[in-house]
Amino acid sequence: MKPATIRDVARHAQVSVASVSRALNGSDTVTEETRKRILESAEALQYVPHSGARSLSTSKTNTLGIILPDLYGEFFSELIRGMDLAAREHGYHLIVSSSHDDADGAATAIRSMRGRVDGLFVLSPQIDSANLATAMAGRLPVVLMHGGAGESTLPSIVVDNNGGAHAAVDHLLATGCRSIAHIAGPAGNLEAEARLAGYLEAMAEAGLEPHVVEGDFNQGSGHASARALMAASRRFDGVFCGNDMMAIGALLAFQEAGVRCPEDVAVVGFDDVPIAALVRPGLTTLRIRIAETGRRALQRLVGQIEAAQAGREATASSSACEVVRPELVIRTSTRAAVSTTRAADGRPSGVTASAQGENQDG
Amino acid sequence: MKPATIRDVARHAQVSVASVSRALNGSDTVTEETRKRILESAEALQYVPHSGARSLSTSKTNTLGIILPDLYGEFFSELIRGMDLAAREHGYHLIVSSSHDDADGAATAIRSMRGRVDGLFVLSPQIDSANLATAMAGRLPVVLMHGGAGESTLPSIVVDNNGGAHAAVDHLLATGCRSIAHIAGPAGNLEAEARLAGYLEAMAEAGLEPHVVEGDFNQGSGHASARALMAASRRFDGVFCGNDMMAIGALLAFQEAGVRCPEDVAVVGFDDVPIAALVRPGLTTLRIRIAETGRRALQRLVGQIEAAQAGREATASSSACEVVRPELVIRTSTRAAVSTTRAADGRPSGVTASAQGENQDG
DNA sequence: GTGTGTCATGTAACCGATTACACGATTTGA
DNA sequence: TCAAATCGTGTAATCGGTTACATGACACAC
Repeated sequence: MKPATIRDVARHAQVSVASVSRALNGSDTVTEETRKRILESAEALQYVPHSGARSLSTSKTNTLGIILPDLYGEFFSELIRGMDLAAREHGYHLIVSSSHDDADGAATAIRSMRGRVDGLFVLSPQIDSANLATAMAGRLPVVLMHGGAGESTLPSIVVDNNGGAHAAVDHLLATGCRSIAHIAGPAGNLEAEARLAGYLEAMAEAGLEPHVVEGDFNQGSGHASARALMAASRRFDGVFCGNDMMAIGALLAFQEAGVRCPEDVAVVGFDDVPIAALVRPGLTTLRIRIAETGRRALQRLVGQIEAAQAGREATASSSACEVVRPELVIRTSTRAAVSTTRAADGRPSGVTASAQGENQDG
Repeated sequence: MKPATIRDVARHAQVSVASVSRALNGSDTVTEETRKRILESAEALQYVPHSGARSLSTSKTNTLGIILPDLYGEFFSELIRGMDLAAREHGYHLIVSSSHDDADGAATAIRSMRGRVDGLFVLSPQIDSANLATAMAGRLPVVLMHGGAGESTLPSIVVDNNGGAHAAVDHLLATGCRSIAHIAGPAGNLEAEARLAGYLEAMAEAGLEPHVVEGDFNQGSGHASARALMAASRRFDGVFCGNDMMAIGALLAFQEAGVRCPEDVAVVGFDDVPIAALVRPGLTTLRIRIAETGRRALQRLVGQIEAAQAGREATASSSACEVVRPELVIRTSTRAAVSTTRAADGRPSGVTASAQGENQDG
């Protein structure tokens, strides 16, 4: 039995298709009485509007696409959560396409979404803007959400990786560290590179010699890099890691080697993944409010779409790059700030002291 | 500038719309030469077929929907990953709708997807089948993926929570535990209830007295429940937790209380979330191959859709319930099997010994 | 040369919604 | 009392594809 169409409903309610359409959508002008009859008929026939037909005549799909890279389990499910909640409020659906580990794959995914979405989120830390522009040539509204997107002229939301790295180094300095090493993320990953750059700048500002070993954002490489640091002749009393997973690997390596944290070496991560609060010592890190960021990104994109509909050109604000500032979460993998600064200037703004026993959804 | 339509392409290539359609889709019968000309025109005009129009005439959307509950960050991103990869192979897109914490919300989400998807995955540990059937009354192909779905007549893929719980208890018994407690998940959650039931059965089979405290699947409740266990007069030498997060909370509580694991108390979790391999001691748990399960679910749904298209009725196999068996992963939160069994019968099938330093994507 | 079969291509109906416009009924104002 | 405005409803064009069927070209056989 084929699904009911708007004509079936019209016949059943003894009205025209126009009235049915009006009754079901915005209530242009339909008598309360006929509307009631139509709704009853629709209910009786279990009528569901055909979204394809609708999008054909309105040239709107009420659907947004998300292009995701391959990595980062927790990060993305949280992001999608935030986006989806906001999307529902605005009457949009979300199409995801995940696991694009290279620019080509992402470009293909973008193409395959053209024609079925009203707008697109692109999270692809590797894709270069030129490539993207090519894939996009259809004037689909887009919001970029990958590191370094600020350089592009497209609207974007980015994490202030550089500033976060600064904050990490500053915190280590404030707690008395003087020889701070950095376990960097993979070369070519824009997020990793921004964090590295922030580290180098902060060290330079402090007049300290930087000390970098490379990792790949995985826990195993954090472990290996920490061992490499210990094996080297150079002393260090603090480590800033490119992300939390590497920091956790480093914590384990120190623990195995009998190096105490934070007494001998203080450790700072980046991202505040749920595990960070659960390991011992609790990992001091930079928190990104992921779901909220997703929500903001969605509102941004919807704003663009509506502007485009209204025929307006992109306004200055809509093409701007919005920055999400990570927030330092102090746990026990770093010491308390040394006494000289503690009394005088208090905590820098945006800093959260986090208890050991905090809960995380399972 | 409006996007090009098939008629624009036809005009540009000096052929009819039918030829364009044929050239772009299955190659019914078009001269190699005209096909080439058409493809060039399409390229030149940056033609993208309007998916709405296509789905209107073919009554296919090439899109599948996923209804997700609110919980379980890592679990779902991994599941979607597996599904998405398989979906791309089959030429489908994925629409997600997350964060449905009650049956009503899920039913609403299902309704809002009708008409825009060819099939649906429903993961909603709380939704009851009657409610679902109501929401579904449109004969949309569905695959259920929540605990207890086996009771329904709809096709489903479920985790063998009961069997997994059995395996956990058996493992604890094999390693010498005799007083095994269970920290249960929230009442009303079908997964939690199946795990509890499996625990109770296994204990009864072993002739042991069960000992249950309730948790809510979060890490904090595992911590609290472990403290409650220690405060009670009753002795215990093993704990099977309803999921990994609660197990990790329990591990911390024991550690804080000076109770050694696994020497004093052995702990087993469920799910094998990435953290499980990273905490110390490494958590023995039941692994679910999430991405692979997602892939299988997708193939299942696509099979159903194709069968429905071909006019066939649901075959016996298509409405069956497929079971995913969790796999015991032994880490250091439990002892090695006691010597009497160790030499003789080796490891039970499906058991994986996991090294401490294993990597996880960050 | 005519009939027939094959094959590439074109014509036009259709999918199911939205919506501009038309229409008739009723109300309103002079 | 009649013109104009208002309002609910209907008619039909339209969106952009797909595809059944028609058409016309050409090859081959008789």
